[in-house]
Amino acid sequence: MKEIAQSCGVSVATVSKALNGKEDISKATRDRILRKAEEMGYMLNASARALKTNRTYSIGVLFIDSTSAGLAHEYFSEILESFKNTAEESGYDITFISRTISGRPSTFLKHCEYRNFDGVAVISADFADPQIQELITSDLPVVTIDYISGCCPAVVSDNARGLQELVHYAYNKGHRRIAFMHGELTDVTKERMMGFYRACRELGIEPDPAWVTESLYHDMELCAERTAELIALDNRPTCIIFPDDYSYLGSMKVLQDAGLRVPEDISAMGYDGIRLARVIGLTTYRQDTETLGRAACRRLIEKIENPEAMTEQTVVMGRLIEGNTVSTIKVVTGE
Amino acid sequence: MKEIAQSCGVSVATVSKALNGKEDISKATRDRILRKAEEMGYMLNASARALKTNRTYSIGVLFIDSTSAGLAHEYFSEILESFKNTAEESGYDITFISRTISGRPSTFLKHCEYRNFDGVAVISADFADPQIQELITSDLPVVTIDYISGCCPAVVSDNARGLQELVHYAYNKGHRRIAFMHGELTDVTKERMMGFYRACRELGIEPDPAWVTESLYHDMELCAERTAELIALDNRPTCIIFPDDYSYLGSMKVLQDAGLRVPEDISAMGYDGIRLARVIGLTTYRQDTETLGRAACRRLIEKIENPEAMTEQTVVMGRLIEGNTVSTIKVVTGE
DNA sequence: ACGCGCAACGAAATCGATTACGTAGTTCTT
DNA sequence: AAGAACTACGTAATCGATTTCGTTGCGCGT
Repeated sequence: MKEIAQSCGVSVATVSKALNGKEDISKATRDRILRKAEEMGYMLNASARALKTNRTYSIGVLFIDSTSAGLAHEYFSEILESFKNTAEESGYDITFISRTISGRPSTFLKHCEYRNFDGVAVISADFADPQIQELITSDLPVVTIDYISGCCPAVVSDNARGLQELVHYAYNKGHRRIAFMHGELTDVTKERMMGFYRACRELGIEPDPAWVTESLYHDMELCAERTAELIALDNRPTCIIFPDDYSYLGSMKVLQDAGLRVPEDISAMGYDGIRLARVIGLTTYRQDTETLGRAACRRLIEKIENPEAMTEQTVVMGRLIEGNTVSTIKVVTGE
Repeated sequence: MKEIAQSCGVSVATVSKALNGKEDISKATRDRILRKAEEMGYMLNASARALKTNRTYSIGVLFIDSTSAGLAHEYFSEILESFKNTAEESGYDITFISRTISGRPSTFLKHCEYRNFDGVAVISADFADPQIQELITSDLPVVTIDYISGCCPAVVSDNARGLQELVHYAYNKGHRRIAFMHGELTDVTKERMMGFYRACRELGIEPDPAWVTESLYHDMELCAERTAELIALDNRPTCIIFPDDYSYLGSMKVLQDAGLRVPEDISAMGYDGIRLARVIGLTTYRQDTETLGRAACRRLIEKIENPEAMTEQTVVMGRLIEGNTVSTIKVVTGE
């Protein structure tokens, strides 16, 4: 900037104003400065600007996953991708949050303070972790995804409704013995269980407790085990709702080995609606990751630009995707 | 820092030295300062430090994917995850590179200069893009993954060997009519084709040109089409190598509809070795994403800390994973 | 001719840290 | 005891931009 100032015969202050499009400058000199800056290949310095303005235009993203898979879940990576694109449009860059500062151990919050993030998004994390609690209850603008903390804006998927729709769908196809294999007991899972039981009540069916079983999200091996248990039951369910699309894949071999064809002998439904599900024709409930990521980013930026704003929460609707893994059963009246 | 200095009765310079563990300070005052800093909840400011030292300890990552899937490929997200972890250990944070600066369009290179990244990693990108060429030929330390540019260190998977191994494996199982459906013609693909043809030469088999066909990576629909074409051939291959594990999934339905069982009627092999492949028992070649990400990060940091260093290239070996999708065929001697 | 208002620009402080260099005090030499 | 050699610390410049608060010059009304 100094060089530009010299070679244009003005002060650095003037250059700064020209570059930032302030009013306080004549069109002639502005053009001169901009042209000069261009031809000198000038690039302003984010650190200096941040130091002075106390704004970095960068957002920290926390993407810790207890199952170690990290970014590997399509659900999360899709949300991240959408979040990233939205942030980009609004002029923010995104950086991963870690527990380290220049190589030595620290806390999430310290790391954010060190980097001066304007805001923070927390996704899919282990919200029981005290460090995460410290982070989301801090003064920084924070948005949480799939978790409602009360103290910061949250964006959540319509988990209860999702399960409700799946159950209704199966019911309408004639199913009465519907099993629900759920993931580990997170808030998301609890929502889904609520949806499941609510739908059952609405429809007047009572699930055998043995049909509601716990697995882990994205754990194909465990899901295979649970599936084996389910189909070994005397009152075997006619339809299984799996924790997610991936899990269903884990069960496929088990079903096949047991001589059960899908959907002729047993029906199956997934959750998430990853690309794969569409290809193999799995009936599932698609979570709208694109909207989730975008909404989360919007909420966060609102919070950044207006910290006093209400900390509302946003529910993003998904939709059922009909495949061919649920059969139509004739309902025997009077049963 | 000023506050600490005041309340400890020393100058800010002394505080800085204490905080950075310089020698030029007595143990007594250092301890006093560190204790004070701790109790005041002091956190040093990355922007100020960066401004002064010209080092940000952050790396830019370029993850553009022509197929729009972005992070959604397990292969890429695994590499990213590993890269991220390695960077973290070494004290670097990672930020996504975009084409925008504070919301207005720009170039990748400009964005990196603006953010003062210490280095840049380019993965899976469309290397034909002039902006990417500009970036990797710039003065910044750059590492490329799965692409060899000559001007910067590169980390690549052993694509040629991977295909070679797959062909040998099939051959040893008795297969002589081996088809290779490859992805779009990138450098990676060319390597794989080389490996394929080399293996055929080594083994003295000559693939029908119709067996070598082009699809797209991760495009299940297109793969399904290509598969249909392959199995409609008069001299149908006995084994198909698919562009990747995902693609194989796309073909499953086609094979099934044609009444072809895997592996009894036709054999199949994938590429990548994603989790899913292991579960469904697909024989495939696993790329070592963990090592790829780690090696890339290491190379980059070496380059950052010693820009004059040789720009070597690193090849990361994968390994064949035996599933149950390749049958054993009795070889008719004299054929 | 005088004063007023406005447009255009500059001087200098500021953000928070780092560091070359200077200085005072202490210990060691011979 | 005088100078050398350290030790421990402070001064002040510096990084690159932003911003406040002037100042200057000019046109215009009366």
